[in-house]
Amino acid sequence: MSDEKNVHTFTISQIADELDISTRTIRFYEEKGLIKPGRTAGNQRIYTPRNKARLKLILRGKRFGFSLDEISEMIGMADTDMDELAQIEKSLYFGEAKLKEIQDRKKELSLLEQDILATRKKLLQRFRELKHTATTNNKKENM
Amino acid sequence: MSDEKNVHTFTISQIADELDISTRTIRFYEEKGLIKPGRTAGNQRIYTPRNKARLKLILRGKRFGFSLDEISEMIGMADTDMDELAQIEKSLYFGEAKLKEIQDRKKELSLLEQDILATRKKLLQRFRELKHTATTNNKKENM
DNA sequence: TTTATAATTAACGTTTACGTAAACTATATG
DNA sequence: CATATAGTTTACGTAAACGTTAATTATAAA
Repeated sequence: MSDEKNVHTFTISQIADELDISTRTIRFYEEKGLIKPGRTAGNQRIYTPRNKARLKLILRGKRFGFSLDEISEMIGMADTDMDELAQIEKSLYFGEAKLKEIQDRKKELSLLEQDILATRKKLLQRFRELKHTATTNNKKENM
Repeated sequence: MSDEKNVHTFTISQIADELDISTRTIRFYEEKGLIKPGRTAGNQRIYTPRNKARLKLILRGKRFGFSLDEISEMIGMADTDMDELAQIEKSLYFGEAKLKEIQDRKKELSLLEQDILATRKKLLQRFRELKHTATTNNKKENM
């Protein structure tokens, strides 16, 4: 009994189902160098939990409007040569920048929230005006 | 002296400069029904501060990955017939949904932040390892 | 009033992020 | 082992969100 890859792995469709994306999407991310799953003897992709976590991270970035290019800068290209100092320094540098962006987005998120609340307030105001008019008219009609 | 439109207005390129977008983008948003500026006698677009504010709102939504279609649902189509109860109710309904989304995004934003911080930690770890190795090697070489 | 800028419409082009179909191979199952 | 099911590559298709001419008209400046 060798302990070779004892971690349970997943097929592409298992991942797709779980993350609610298409297999095409997963392969597309691989094409772009964002993930790098292993292969079976028969050349089929196998995903480790680590691969899955990375995909989740990518999807999280997407939900914030980051482009795939930005995301790859953010989390680093597929673990190809993550071992050179220069590469690491670059990633660190980018990470800092992205952290700042996230701070900004947090602020903007609040602004957006305020905008929506303000809009809602106006709408409710208008809504009541209209209802009042309608009520008034109804009363007239009922007299 | 009539008080006709005493508010200072802007040309399309003034708006473009100020909001740092292209005139094409502004016209495109108009095509999609998101804004509805006035026109001069010579058929050129004129933007009121209100129009400008609306554009800012659109851009804010964009920064959060909302599509233009979603944004138009969010802030209501160009003030054409914003006066029917049904329309207002729909907008209110959407507003609530979007507020919830914003709550979710706030949470995810923190998660993304944590991910980046975790990545940074690992990178720094690896960084130090490499530097140590380099130092060790140098010491050997210098002996 | 001429002329340099700026704006308008129309239409085709481009990038991103996948969708979809075809032709083929691997794997699972009765 | 036959065959249904799942996975692979290749390649063309597509929607969204503008970019980029081009041809024409307005407006501002000298």
